[in-house]
Parts: sequence; C-alpha cells; structure tokens
Amino acid sequence: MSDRLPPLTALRAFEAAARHMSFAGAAGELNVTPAALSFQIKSLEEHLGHPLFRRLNRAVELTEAGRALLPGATEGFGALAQAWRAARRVADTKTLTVTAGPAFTAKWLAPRLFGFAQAHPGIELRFSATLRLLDFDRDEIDVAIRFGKGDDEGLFSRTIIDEWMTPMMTPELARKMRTPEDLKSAVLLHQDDTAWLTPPADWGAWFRAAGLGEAPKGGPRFSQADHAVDAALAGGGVVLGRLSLTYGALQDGALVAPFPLALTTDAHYRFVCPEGAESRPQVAAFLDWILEQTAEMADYDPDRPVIDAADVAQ
Amino acid sequence: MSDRLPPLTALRAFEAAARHMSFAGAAGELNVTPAALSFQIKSLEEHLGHPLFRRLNRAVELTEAGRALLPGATEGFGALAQAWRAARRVADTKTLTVTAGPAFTAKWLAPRLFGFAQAHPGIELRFSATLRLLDFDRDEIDVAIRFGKGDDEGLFSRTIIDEWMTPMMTPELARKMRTPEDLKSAVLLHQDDTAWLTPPADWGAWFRAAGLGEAPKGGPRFSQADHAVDAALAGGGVVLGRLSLTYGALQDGALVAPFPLALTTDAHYRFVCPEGAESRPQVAAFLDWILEQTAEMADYDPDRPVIDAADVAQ
DNA sequence: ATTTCACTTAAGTAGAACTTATCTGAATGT
DNA sequence: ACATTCAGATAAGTTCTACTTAAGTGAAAT
Repeated sequence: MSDRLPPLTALRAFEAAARHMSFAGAAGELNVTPAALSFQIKSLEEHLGHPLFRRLNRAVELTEAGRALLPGATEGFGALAQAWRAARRVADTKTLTVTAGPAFTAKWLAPRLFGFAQAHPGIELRFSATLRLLDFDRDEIDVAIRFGKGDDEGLFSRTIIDEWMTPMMTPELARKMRTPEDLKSAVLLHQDDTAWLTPPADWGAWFRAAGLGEAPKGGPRFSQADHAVDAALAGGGVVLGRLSLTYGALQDGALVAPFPLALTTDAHYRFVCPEGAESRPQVAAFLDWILEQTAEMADYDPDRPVIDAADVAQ
Repeated sequence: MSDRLPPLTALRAFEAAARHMSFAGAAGELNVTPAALSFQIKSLEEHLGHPLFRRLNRAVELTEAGRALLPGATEGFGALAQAWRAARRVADTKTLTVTAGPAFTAKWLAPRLFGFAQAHPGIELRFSATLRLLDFDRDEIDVAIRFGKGDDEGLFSRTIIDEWMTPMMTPELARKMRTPEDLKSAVLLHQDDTAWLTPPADWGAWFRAAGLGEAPKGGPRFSQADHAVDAALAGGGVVLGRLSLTYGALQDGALVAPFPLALTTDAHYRFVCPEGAESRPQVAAFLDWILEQTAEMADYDPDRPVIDAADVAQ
C-alpha cells in the first residue's frame, strides 16, 4: 500500500483492461497473453491491498477503487502518449509537415516544391491544405503559412510576401482592354476567400482607387482564389490577381497586368511555427528556402504604383 | 522510433531527470544509482532515435525534443499519481476523513466522537475543521458536513438536522428573563458565521417574529458560533442558540431556552460525499451513526412553535 | 597538478514480465 | 441433460528488463 506510484506496466494493463472491460481484449491491445495481463492486474491489486475488478462469471466489472483509478489513469497515459508523439515529431528531422490555404498551396507551394525537394533530398514534406486553423501540437504541424494580419502571439512569425493585387488577364483578352474603363464591360472574376478582410481588397476597392466610380455588379464568384486565377488563365475573365498566386503566370506570360495601379493591405502571408521550432534543421531549411523564393518576388515590378485598400475604404 | 509508448520506467526516469536537471538528483529521487538512470535515459533516447539531453561538462540541458516531451510527461505522471492516491483512499477502509465547520466540529462532532470510535474501533477518523469548501478529490476528503442550502449537484447529500434557533442562556440568567421583552435590556451575543444566510436568521429576525419590534443594536460579536455559545455558557449573555450546537447543553441543563418561539431557515446541515461513496463501509457506518444521533435530536421539543425566517424578512 | 564532480561504460545479477499449458466455472446451445 | 465455449486463474519455466557494483572519462574547481 505504498504511497508512491505502483509498477507502471501493471497500471497500464489496468487502464487497458478497464477501457476494454475485458482482460482478453486488453491483452490483445498490449500484445501479451491473457495470462500475463491477469498477473499484472493481480499484482496491482496486491500493491493496492484491494481488488480493482470484480470477477463475474463471464465478465469483469470495476470495483469502486477501480472506478476511482480509471479516469486519472486514462488521462495520465493519454498525456504521456501525446507528449511522446510531440517528442517524436521534434526528433524527426526527416519530415516536415506544413499547412497552408488551398490557394497558396496550389499556386505557390506546389509549383516550387520540386526545387525544395532537390535542394533537400533528406526532408520528406507533408502538406495539409486547409483554411481551418490547425493547432501545432494537436494536429502535429511543424509550420503554417497563414494569410491575414494575425498577431501570432507566442509564436515565431515572419512575413514572407508583401502582397499586392491588380487586374490580370490573358494576353489575348488584354488586347481588348486598352484602358481601365474597359473593365466596366469585362467579365470580372470574384474571389470570396478574402472577403473577411477589412478593409476589403476587392474589385470595388480597386475601382475606387482607380477613380472609376462603382465597380459593376455581377460576374462569377469563386470560393477559392486559385480557381479564379485558373478561370482567368483560361481566358474566362479578369481577375484581381494577387502577386503571390500569379507570379509564375506573370513570369511566363500566361497572364498580363496591363494597368499599373495595384492595391495592397496590411494582411500578408506569414511563415508561422512554434517559438523555438525555427531552429530545427528542417524548419530552418524550409524558411530559408521560402525567403529565398519570395525575395525574388519582392523584386518584381518595384515601381508599380500601390494604394492601400484602407485609403479607399467606403 | 515506435509510435507506441516507450518503456514507462525510462520515461519516468526522464521526467525526474528533467525536473531535477540532474541525473544524480533524479537517481536519488527514484532510489536507484546514477548508473541505472543513465541507462534509462540512454534507452529512451534510443527509442526516440534522438538525444533528449545535451551533456555538458558538469550539467545537462534539455534538447528541443526533451523540451517537447517534458511538460506532457510531467502532466501524465502527475495524473497517474493523483489517480493512484484516489484509488488508495477508496481502497482504504480503515480511515475516514471528515471535514466540517469549526462550530459543528467543536459542539457536535467532538463530544460524540468517543461513541463512534467505540462502535467502530477499526475506523480511524481524521478531521479537517475549516469553513473553506474543500475539494473531495484534491484534498482527499471522504465526507463533508456542510451548512447552508447547497444544491450538492453530482454529490450524495442527506440533510441530517432540521435546524432551529431560539434565545438561550444559563439558568441563572433566565431567572431575570421573565418575558421576551426583558431581552431588550439583556446582553445579546451575535454570531457572524451565518451572516451570509438570506434571509438572515439573526436577533433582528427573532425580534420581528416575536412581535417585539427592532432588536437592540450592540452586544459582542463572534466570528464563530461555538464561541458565542461558550460565552452564553459562561453566563456572558443571551445567544440565539442553534439546536445543533446546544443540544448537549440543553440536555444537561447548562443552558435553558425559556421562550418557546424558534426561528428556522431552509439552510440545514447536510452529510455530503461523492456520488457512490455512500456505499463504502466506513462512509456508510459514519452516516448511519450520524443519522442515529440526529434522530434523537429531532425528537427534542417537537411542539415548539417555529417561524421561518423568510416570513419575517425585512 | 590534483581533486572533485557529474555522467558514462562494463559486467554481472535479481527479479519482473512474459510464455505455454492446464484448470475452473458458469453461460450457451442443442 | 450434456457437451461446448468462453473468460479468466493458476503453475512452471524462460527471457530479458532494470538494477547493482566498480571502474572510467573529462572538464571544472582548488
């Protein structure tokens, strides 16, 4: 009846047995024989000086002492298992799990991945493309690329792209668009995934910034920005293209941005990871690589006139 | 690099070592040699495939993997230790820990304890007299005697005394108190520990119930009711005595209650324990004994006129 | 230069934990 | 009514974990 902890393997056997409400089931889970499990429980009961299970004909049920022990035991082993997973993730320098929004994943990360994989053949990348904010610990994420103006308190955070946006279209379509006024009769592609930005950085804001009055209503709406860009690439209309998602298309001429005026906001892409994790080799390598890639983008068209969306907010 | 839990003894060795930031210290805590602890840490690091400590000349420090593992490991073992303590308490049928307020402990429990000890020589009682509400699990309390009108949700609860209160004094003093009006010029003893009751059950309420108008201000105040009773026993004044605290004194004539009118409230003494714990042998024995003792009190002076304090609330 | 301190390593050992095999005793099924 | 089955208990023997003592290492303290 010691006050210290009992043998931990016996305690784990108990936890499994109580969870399964079956010695045989618990034995299966722990990959031991039922006999071994029976001994473990017995030894634990001897330590306690009191039975933990009441043996019925064809089943077992917990005694009150067992009921007192179970919840804390489950909680304890759960915490240990989660801690071990966290340590394994940190110890694992081979894999790097990154989460980013679908648009950024499709239009920025995916096309450049090959380069990273070549530069770091030892690092195995995993992607989790979702708009949902994932929890670093719970979801076992190493790095998140987030868009917005989060404060990232308690996290390591670096702004990686100074985003701006301007009307973009295929070169063919651009031939018909001589002046910004021509946009009033064009098919304008809308993207809803940045609708939560305040001030909004949408067609309305760009039209006001360009002194064109109210933007025309209507035009297809896309829940994700990359789909709007794809539609523009297919010649389906004019998109208010974000530099991050269109840099490649602008480089190879698939899209053009004929009108200089660009909008910007204080919402940017950030590289975010838990404080301290930025020094882990894979994380550092990934950050270095991203900064290298985005430095090139920052040099693109530096003379373009840029207006902050906040200055034309209604 | 298994996904399952590592050897638990090794994990415990790590937790102690990280907490002490010293292998030798941890070895001391676990009553093993430093050599054994060194092996445990090494084995854990092999399981993880990564070091957990960085060995410095004369000290150790945690690697990042170690920092990721430590908090969850501490939490996990903490939960296991607490669960084990809870199980030990339930399994222990020899001791019974009771908490009650100081007044009830002094005036009701303590004088009767000898009887319980005689009837149940195998049960070792422990008392924790405090007005603070203790947590059954955290403070390792089996039974609480609480006064008030708590809802006791999720707990086993029995009202044990239908409390009422009436002016009480020594027989000598009573000779000068022919009618309730005489109380206006008497020394009234006040007790503050039931001041939180709504409606209040104090001298003001009793005077109103007796149709005597406003109670006189002034008179000594006691933070705990048993001290007010002691003052009354010493002939120091008239106390608005609670049946539970004065039953013994009334029985042996040390106090008398010359005026029939009594006040009551819906706040009573309850026997409270965690749901299910009422079937544990010591707990059941204690409840049976208390109910037996209080049944006798309930028979005392059943014809006394009783007014609810709520009916004379201002 | 010597001592000391904290951890490591080596070799050997006690005992915990596991195995296979057999046993018990009640519910199930015909 | 009887054999079957199922869940757990027990026995005996084995493997291997966890521990011990004893010697070793290397940097810091004296």
